[in-house]
Amino acid sequence: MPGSPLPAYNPRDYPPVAVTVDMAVFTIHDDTLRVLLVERGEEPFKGAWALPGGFVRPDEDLNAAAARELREETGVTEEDAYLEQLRSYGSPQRDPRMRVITVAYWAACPNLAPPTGGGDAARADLVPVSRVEDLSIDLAFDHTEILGDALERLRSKMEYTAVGARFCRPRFTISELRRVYEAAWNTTLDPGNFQRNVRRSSSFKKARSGDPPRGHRVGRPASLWSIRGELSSPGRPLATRRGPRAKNRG
Amino acid sequence: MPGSPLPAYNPRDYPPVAVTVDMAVFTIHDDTLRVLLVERGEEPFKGAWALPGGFVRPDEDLNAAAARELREETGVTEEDAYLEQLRSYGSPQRDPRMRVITVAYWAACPNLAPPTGGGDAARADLVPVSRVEDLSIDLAFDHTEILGDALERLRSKMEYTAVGARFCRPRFTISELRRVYEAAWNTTLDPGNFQRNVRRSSSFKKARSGDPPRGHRVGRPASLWSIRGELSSPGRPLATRRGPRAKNRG
DNA sequence: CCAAAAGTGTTTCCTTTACACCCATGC
DNA sequence: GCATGGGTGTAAAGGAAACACTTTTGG
Repeated sequence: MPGSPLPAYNPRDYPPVAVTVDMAVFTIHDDTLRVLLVERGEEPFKGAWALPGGFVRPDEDLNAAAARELREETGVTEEDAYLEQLRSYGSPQRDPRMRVITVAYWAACPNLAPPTGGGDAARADLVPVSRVEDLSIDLAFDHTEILGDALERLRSKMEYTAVGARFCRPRFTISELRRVYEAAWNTTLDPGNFQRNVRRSSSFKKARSGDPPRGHRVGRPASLWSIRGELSSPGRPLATRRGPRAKNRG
Repeated sequence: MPGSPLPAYNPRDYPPVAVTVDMAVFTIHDDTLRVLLVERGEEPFKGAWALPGGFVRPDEDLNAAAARELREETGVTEEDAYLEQLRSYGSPQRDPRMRVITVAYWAACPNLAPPTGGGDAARADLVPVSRVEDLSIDLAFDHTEILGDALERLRSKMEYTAVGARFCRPRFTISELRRVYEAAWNTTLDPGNFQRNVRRSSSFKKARSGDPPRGHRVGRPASLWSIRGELSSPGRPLATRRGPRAKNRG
């Protein structure tokens, strides 16, 4: 029973709608999962932290707008990061100035450098996500909700894909990757089991070691690994996500 | 290193953007997973099949627009169906008339009646999804891609949540639910194991049988079940999705 | 030699799978 | 009784978790 014969709704007769892209850029720094936040320079929410974002240009695909936004905010290009659409948020009251519908994205970036306030540019910082999750930081607009959804997606996607490796440099050791998982899930993982799972997984391949692993200090040197193929493919889990695990080793 | 000091981009200086909701409404009829399609009455793609959709009104939340669209197209209200946002699609060329960004939704509806062309209204039909998946039907715009993404989400979500039960009436038997899974995944499942998994799952509860299961003809009468609580919670899998399984029982 | 991290082996436990079998009803 | 679908039992196979143990390096 298809719809009532409604008088044609013409969007040009109504107030304009703006479409923006808001982005949660994640990175791992100091063994801590962090997100890039910018301080708002104008009302509304002047002075509050917000996710970076901007308008979708008339000629741009949504993914292109997100990639441009990522590049503008971090200097990181699309190839160096993982970028994925999350979902859209469009409550009529989410921006008091006009109707804004935002398409949220999230990104996983290898070791971003902390911005260290570039001077006249808007203040930006890499904030530990725990500070937002425990509500000690309140984000502008509905960005707390967006960040929560992005975190859930990131953590769950790490379970069945190789996306965690996008937080590492192109060549990485298995324990570097393990520390990524431990930071993102806030847990500790058995090194032996994790080792085996990475080696068994079809998502990784051993790299012919040329450059030695940077930052190696003591112990047997680790072999280097890289991502094989597309990381969307859902292989075996590298580890299973649980509640924070008690540390049970020295 | 936050962005270049760009000249403020003002969306009001540019051609308008329209935001629509397009929806894949799934149901199961004749033990076949089907999707509601409407025939386009005007250019572009006049005469082609398309997903139902419409503009988001100025005062509407995205979810509200999707719920309204569902009600207009099927008469089904939000409580009787499962409705979830999929993601947004916004290629600049996806509609030749103007820039249209669409927020895609999908819905799981209990036994919809086939529309049987209501006369003057636009033609609509419940089409087996296999007809789109094997490309014997080509959808308008990018709706083939949207439907593919929606199918992937539906099938994967059925694995860990109780969403499959939303294809059944409020009270259902375990084998009715099993036939839903078999239709959606195009496979056969072991009745005994499926039985056990439903009973073990915390997502279902046995209903005090009042009304006998409709359509029962022969064999031991089945008990009736209903959904317990929110079905987003990811419990044990009711079955694991594999490729089409060989029928191995009479 | 010792410390430390990389990497392997092994045991235990739990889940899944296949399938045999019993139960309750209509005819 | 017997056909039919509902529902339970169970043994074998597979995978995950815990942890002991070996390997390879620097000092």
